[in-house]
Amino acid sequence: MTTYTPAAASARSGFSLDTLRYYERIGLLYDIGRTAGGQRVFTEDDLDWLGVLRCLRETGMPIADMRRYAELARHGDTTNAERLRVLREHAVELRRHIATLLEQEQHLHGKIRWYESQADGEPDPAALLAEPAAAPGP
Amino acid sequence: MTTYTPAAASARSGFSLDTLRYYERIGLLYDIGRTAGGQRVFTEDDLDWLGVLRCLRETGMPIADMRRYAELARHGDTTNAERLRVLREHAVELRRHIATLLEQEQHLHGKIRWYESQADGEPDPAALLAEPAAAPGP
DNA sequence: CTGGTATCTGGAGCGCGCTCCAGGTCAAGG
DNA sequence: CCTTGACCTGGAGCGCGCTCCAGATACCAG
Repeated sequence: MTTYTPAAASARSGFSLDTLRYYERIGLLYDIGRTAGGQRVFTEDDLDWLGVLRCLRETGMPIADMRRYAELARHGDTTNAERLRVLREHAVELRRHIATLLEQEQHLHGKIRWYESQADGEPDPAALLAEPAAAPGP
Repeated sequence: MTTYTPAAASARSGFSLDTLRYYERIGLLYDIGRTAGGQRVFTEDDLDWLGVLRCLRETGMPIADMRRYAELARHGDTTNAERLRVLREHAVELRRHIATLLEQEQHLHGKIRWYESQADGEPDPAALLAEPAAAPGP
C-alpha cells in the first residue's frame, strides 16, 4: 500500500504542510497514520479525502461546515443520508454563487464595452461628458 | 438633483453605513458631498459608482486593486485606457474563477450521485466497501 | 556514528474586510 | 426651544483561514 510523506502529500494535494497540520488539528483530517517516531504517514485514501476537501474549499464552503461534514464522514456509512443532505445544500449555494458571478460578469463586460467605445470615438468631446461610473445602458 | 442621506445610500447600495464610511476612508469613495454640519450627502452618481464597487467586490476583486481603480477614476478621463486594462484583466481572472467553480461543481455532483446510488442500492453489502472519499469515476 | 534535512508541537501572528464602540454633533418634528 | 434619532470621528476589535516561529525530535545518506 503506497504511502506518502507529509511533503509528498502537500505536493499532491496542493495544501501547504502547515495547512495539512492545521486541518488535522481542527478535525478536517482524522486518523492520519504515524511512524513509530510520530511523523505523519498519508495514504492514498487520505489524498482522496484531501481532494474532497479541496473541492469543498474551492467552492466556498466555510471551514465550520467542512468540519461538520468531516465529522459525519468519520462516523461511517450510517451518516450517508446526512452527508448527502449537506452536499446538496452546498450545491445549491454554489449554484447561487455562480449565478451572481455570471450576472456581474455581464455588468463588467458592459463597462468594458463602454470604455472600448470611448477609445474608438475619442475625438468626440461630447462623449467625455458621459458618466463613466454609470452602467452604459438604462 | 436628487440626493440621498447615508441611510438611504446604504439601503440602495446594499453596503452598511460602516462600510460606506470605511470605503471613503480608504479612498474607494471620494468627493462625497457634505452638509454644512458635516453629514454626508450622496448623489445619483455616487450610487452608480457604488454599483461599480459592488460589481467589482462581488466578483472577487481585492480592495487594494479597487483602490487603484478608484484612484484612476478620480483622475478623470485621461485614465480611460488604464481603467480598461484593469477591467479586462479582472474579467480574465473572473473567467478563470468561474471556470474552476464550474469544474468543481461537476465533482460535487459526481459525489452527490454517488451518495444517491448508495441510498438506492442500500441492501447491497459490497457497495459499502467502496471508498466514499474517492471520486466516483476515474 | 554523524551531519543535514524533514518533521514534530504549541502557540503567536497576520492580512483581509469589515464591524463595533465611545463620546460627541446635527437636524427635523412637536 | 427641546427632544430624539440619525450621523460624525478615530480607533479598537473581530472572524476567518491560514502562516510563521522556536525549540525539540526523527530519519537517512555517507
